Amino acid sequence: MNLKQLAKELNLSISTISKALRDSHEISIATKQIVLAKAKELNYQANPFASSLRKQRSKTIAVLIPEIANNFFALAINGVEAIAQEKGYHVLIYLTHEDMQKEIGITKLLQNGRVDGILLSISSQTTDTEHLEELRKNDIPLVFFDRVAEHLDCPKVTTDDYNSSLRATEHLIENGCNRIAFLSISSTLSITNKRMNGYQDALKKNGLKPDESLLITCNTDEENNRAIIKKLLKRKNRPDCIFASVEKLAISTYVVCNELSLQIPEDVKVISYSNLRTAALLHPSLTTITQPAYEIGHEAASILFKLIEKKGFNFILEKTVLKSTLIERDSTKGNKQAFLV
Amino acid sequence: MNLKQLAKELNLSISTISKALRDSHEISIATKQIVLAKAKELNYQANPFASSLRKQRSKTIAVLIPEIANNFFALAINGVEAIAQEKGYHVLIYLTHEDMQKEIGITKLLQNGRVDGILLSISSQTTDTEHLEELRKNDIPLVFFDRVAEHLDCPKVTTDDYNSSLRATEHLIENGCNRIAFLSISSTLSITNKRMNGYQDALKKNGLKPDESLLITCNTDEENNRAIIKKLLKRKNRPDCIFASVEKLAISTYVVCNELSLQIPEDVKVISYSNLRTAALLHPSLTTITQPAYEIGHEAASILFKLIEKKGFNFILEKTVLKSTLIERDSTKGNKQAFLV
DNA sequence: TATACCAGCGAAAACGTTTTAGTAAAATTT
DNA sequence: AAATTTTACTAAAACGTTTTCGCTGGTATA
Repeated sequence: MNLKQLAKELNLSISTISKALRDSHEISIATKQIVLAKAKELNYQANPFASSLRKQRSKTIAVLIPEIANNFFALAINGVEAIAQEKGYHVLIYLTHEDMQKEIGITKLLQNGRVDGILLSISSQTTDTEHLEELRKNDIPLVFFDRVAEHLDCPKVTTDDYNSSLRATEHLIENGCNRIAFLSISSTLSITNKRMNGYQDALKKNGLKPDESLLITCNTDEENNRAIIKKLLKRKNRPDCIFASVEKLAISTYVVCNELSLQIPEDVKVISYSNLRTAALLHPSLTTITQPAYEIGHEAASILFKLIEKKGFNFILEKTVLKSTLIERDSTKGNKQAFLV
Repeated sequence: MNLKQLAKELNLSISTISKALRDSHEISIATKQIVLAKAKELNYQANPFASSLRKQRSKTIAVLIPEIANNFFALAINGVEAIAQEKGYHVLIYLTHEDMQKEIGITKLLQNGRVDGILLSISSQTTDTEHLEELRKNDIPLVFFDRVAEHLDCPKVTTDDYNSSLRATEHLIENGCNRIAFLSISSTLSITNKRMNGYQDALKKNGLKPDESLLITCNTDEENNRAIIKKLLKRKNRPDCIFASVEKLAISTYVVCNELSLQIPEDVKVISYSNLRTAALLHPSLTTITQPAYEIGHEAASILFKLIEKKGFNFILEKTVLKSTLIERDSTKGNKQAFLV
């Protein structure tokens, strides 16, 4: 069923049908009603490719993320979807699997107008941002969320990584930690840097001197990460706390502690950025810095749609910063409190 | 950059360029090389809408699922994405939020050729499948995964719900349970029925008589579910075990047990279908029936692409059944074993 | 009464591809 | 050498919209 057939049915021209369907003032109300009725009856739906081709708009956005089996990103997508649905937009998902080459490949794919805009969270292995600048050059609306490319002038939606990390570290210090190891999955990621800065400044502020050997860079291979963490926890003067800058490293830490029969929080405390729904049910319950993941996705998508709708006004350079919340649980309980339990 | 411009650059016709780019035998090798080189130089990419319009193919599939912040579905998407990427296909994600009306709306949206095929896991609130039959009528390749519409003749990829549930229930009985409550999120879902049948048959097989009052239907409202579970666990002769047919109900059960200070597994045991990565780290560790979620997505997508590629051969009615694995952990430890610990 | 205007519709171009149906020239066959 | 086929290319139609422009008959304006 297309316009031509509808036109024939109704003895009207294609253009009249088209205009009637989009409620043009050029068409009489009577005609519009007839057309609408027939279109409904015959279950007419405009061909999206013809429309997109003609209008140079896809009504589609892309979400480009490192992985999807990840509570944070899944929740973020949820936020994106909510607003996309509201706007009648479609959502394409692309996964980089933390691989820069894949990220490059996908961004190349998206240069041809398939999407009206892109939401992007950078892969941990991405060291070079030429492919992202190319998107900017081609005037494809682009909004970063969570993991951003600092120097690119695109809107960015993040959380208060520095502050939340500083606050979290102070929480650890308050609970008696003075050898806190900081775990990250990449040394180049924006979130790694900001969180590490917060951590380091908290140490300084509290008279603790940062120890380079406690800054541990893991990667995407879980087995390898567990080995790294195990080595860390087997050091003769092992850290008294592990600050995991991403959730999966906290999980690995728990597993390793189990293997080494280390008690959390007595032998080593653990804190993590995390959106784990089961954080409170872990053994012991995990103290988390929880990002408003849904809201991040929602906000990023809102900004993207602003960019899309006011194309040309690409100078929106908002940096939106949402607040994470520190949820104190047993994994960081100080010794004093622990004895009371 | 489009064919017309490329053609002008090279003093060739549009059709020559088009054919050269798709390696047609009608074009000489020399010309092809020139065209390829120029296309690369000028960073030419075919307009996907023009292509789709002309070829009546979108190179896109849709994944329609109840929710995304759900380990099972996130992993399944991962599997889908792997093969889609391999085939050069794009993946649209749509969420029904367990709402039949949304599901209907989305399926209507997908009738207009936007996608070449659909992967679908039915919403728990879906009672009527007319909208799905409509997809079939319009010859849109459709593959169900996990939550299927039993009576529709589409390929279906599921797990051995009946058997795994039977096996799990026997595991519970072996560990001393004889009043096992069965929790579901919907009474109409295919997985609910099959899992419940497995559960019931295991009871009968072992001389336990099924108790209707232990079949609990929850819904999508977590707060409400906790209330239901709390009421269940406060009964004067409360069940000695909770069999959660989906992950989120197990989590709610854990929360409620905490609130009621019920010890798992001593006071009540818990088992659940789940893809929780932290199942082993919970307090106590959760016995799970774990579905091969990634493989389900991967397999469903493979079948979908078979359908797409051999359009017309829509009589592929494969029912693929993958095996879940029972992972015994502490939450179902029998009293005997518990004493040994 | 002549002029301007407007409401309501249709014709046709345009979006960028793919593909069918050619067409010359070259190569091959008879 | 004539007839046929093959090679390498082009012109143009088609996919289904949207949108610009033009047309007609009628109404308002001067």
